[in-house]
Amino acid sequence: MRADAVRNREAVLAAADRLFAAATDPERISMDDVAAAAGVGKGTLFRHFGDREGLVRALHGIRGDRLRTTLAADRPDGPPAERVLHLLRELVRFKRDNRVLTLALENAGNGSPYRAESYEEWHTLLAGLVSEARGPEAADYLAHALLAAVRSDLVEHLGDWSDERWDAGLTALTRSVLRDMR
Amino acid sequence: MRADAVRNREAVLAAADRLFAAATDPERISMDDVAAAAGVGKGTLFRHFGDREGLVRALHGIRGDRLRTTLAADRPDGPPAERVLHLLRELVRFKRDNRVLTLALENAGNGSPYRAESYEEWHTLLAGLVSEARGPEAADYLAHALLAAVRSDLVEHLGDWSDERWDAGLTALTRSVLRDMR
DNA sequence: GAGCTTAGCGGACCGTCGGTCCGTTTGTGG
DNA sequence: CCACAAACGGACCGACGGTCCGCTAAGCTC
Repeated sequence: MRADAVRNREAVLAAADRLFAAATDPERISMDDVAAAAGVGKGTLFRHFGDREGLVRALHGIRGDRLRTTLAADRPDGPPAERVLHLLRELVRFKRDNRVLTLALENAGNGSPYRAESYEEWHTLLAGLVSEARGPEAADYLAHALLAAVRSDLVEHLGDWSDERWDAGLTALTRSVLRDMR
Repeated sequence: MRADAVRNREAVLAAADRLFAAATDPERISMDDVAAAAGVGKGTLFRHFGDREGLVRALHGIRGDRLRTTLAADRPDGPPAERVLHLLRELVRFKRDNRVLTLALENAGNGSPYRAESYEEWHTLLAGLVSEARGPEAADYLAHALLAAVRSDLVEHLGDWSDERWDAGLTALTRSVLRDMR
């Protein structure tokens, strides 16, 4: 990979990250804006990331790594319910901290949330925990339901909820769903 | 209201309904398409419905009325859990029957699912039932979570699930969440 | 039924956006 | 240092949502 290519790629990511962090509405950030902010031509932008979604995915991937790191760092070893609750809490925190970016990712249209690489990952993890807690029956769907309960636009809709309120909600949901009822 | 205005409004709704019913991707239906299919000028289209979202909302409203009627017709009088399950089942059925239209409504961007008039309605109803079943604590959030579990793009994502599989999932979720744990 | 008023019409037009194309520049291996 | 390909960048394109305004005809008045 040529040196300038690397440099430009980095510049684009940095600029885009800055723009998404500062914006209030993902749709207000055009690809031209990103290119301009990165001091790069539009062609370069599209050659590196394919299309808008590609760029957003790349950004999300980077931020997501930090989340995964955080999560790996202090993973609670308690019962499944505790681990699920912990994960959901972190997901909500992540989506609040990266509002515009996650909105851009999950609202790109055409079932976009489900096309993110990370979705599969969280879903598998959750399904396992659910299964561990209450048996395999419907664990798959319940994992989807849990993830749906922390979707970025719901987080957005409940914008001004305090941490406590979120916590109460997530706790109630998790405990309910993960309670063994076999 | 002038006669031709009424006629045109009707023509647009009919044409749009037809188009949405036939399409596989909401984004492939442009406002020009709708106007052309209705045999009407674009200006007329926008004067009647304001913008794209207005049109989709109008359509959804009409279809939604049928759903409400269905729901009012055979409402089960059992315990809250049964009533919630019934509602969720019907919502899923509705979203499968009106795939493209509900996708258009819920994917219009900017938290669109939460801006539909009907959302508030279902949420209030569910929150009441949840509260009745397990007390007011977090009932609000749990109702949101239940609705998130039947969001149109999740339904879409799980596209080929059989009725039985959906039923198992919804049953598990509903029973879990509505179980009194006070 | 004629005439007048105005609600309603329609389609040319506009700005924006995602994405492409291609002539030009620039990094790099030999 | 040269040659050549890789990378660049911005003019360009087609599509789309939405607006504007000159024209049409609906419907009221007398």
